[in-house]
Amino acid sequence: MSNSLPVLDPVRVVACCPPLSAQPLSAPQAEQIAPLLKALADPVRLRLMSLVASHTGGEVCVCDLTEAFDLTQPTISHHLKVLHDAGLVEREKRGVWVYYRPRTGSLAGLGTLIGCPPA
Amino acid sequence: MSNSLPVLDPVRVVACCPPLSAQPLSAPQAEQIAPLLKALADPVRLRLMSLVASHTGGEVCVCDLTEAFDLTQPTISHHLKVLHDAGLVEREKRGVWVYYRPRTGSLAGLGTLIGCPPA
DNA sequence: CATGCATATAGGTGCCTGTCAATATAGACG
DNA sequence: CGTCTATATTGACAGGCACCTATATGCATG
Repeated sequence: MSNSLPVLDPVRVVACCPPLSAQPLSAPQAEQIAPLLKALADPVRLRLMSLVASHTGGEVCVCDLTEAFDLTQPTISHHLKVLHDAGLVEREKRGVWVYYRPRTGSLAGLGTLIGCPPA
Repeated sequence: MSNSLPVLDPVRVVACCPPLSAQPLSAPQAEQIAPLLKALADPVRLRLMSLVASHTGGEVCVCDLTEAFDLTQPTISHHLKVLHDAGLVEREKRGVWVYYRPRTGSLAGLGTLIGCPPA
């Protein structure tokens, strides 16, 4: 059971759509985008995503992430899996440690879709 | 029971935070922002928000919204309430009809927070 | 090989949520 | 006032989700 099937590529999913306020989203588009937002729509996962995305070096070790929360290790692992299954982060195992990186452009694409301030 | 208590002002909530990838989000910040994403993290509500935000004239009548979905009227009403409680849309009743408008800047703020492509 | 450490998976539990049918509210109009 | 129309509320139910404990996996090292 590979848990790493690339369910959706958020970059591609989002790139196909103009901003929400430009024109009505089609039902199929909404069905593809909503899961990405759902993956972010949890305080813990939002902080995890922010920690991963803002970390200098472009990656974070899981061991550093678990320490940042008052939650059990399996719970953090679960949330990371949700972010990974949504295509928002990449995993790389090196030795005993696992490192997470933001998927390039996934957040930027979502930001553009939701709407950015006038250029 | 007024359902219209301004739970959170998304514009203010989001304006206080730099983009996710700029620095780690604090726990309290994440707790405030996650509900906004949650409100959008449903295919129906995402389309509703897009319909409201993209409509020429700046507002949409509920009667036009219910027709766009294969769902019962109470279900649409429920979803609109969720968007309203999150502070993403405004309501105005005129006669028998109710019109919804996007809250100015709420989507733009969220977009900036999530991350926009490099200027 | 045995032990230890880092991470993931499995399974269970209580709460949240999307949907519907039924009903309420409230404005317009004869 | 009675009726019709537009929208909201209520209550119920099925499915989903966040969290935990317990266990598995997999790498490293003595």
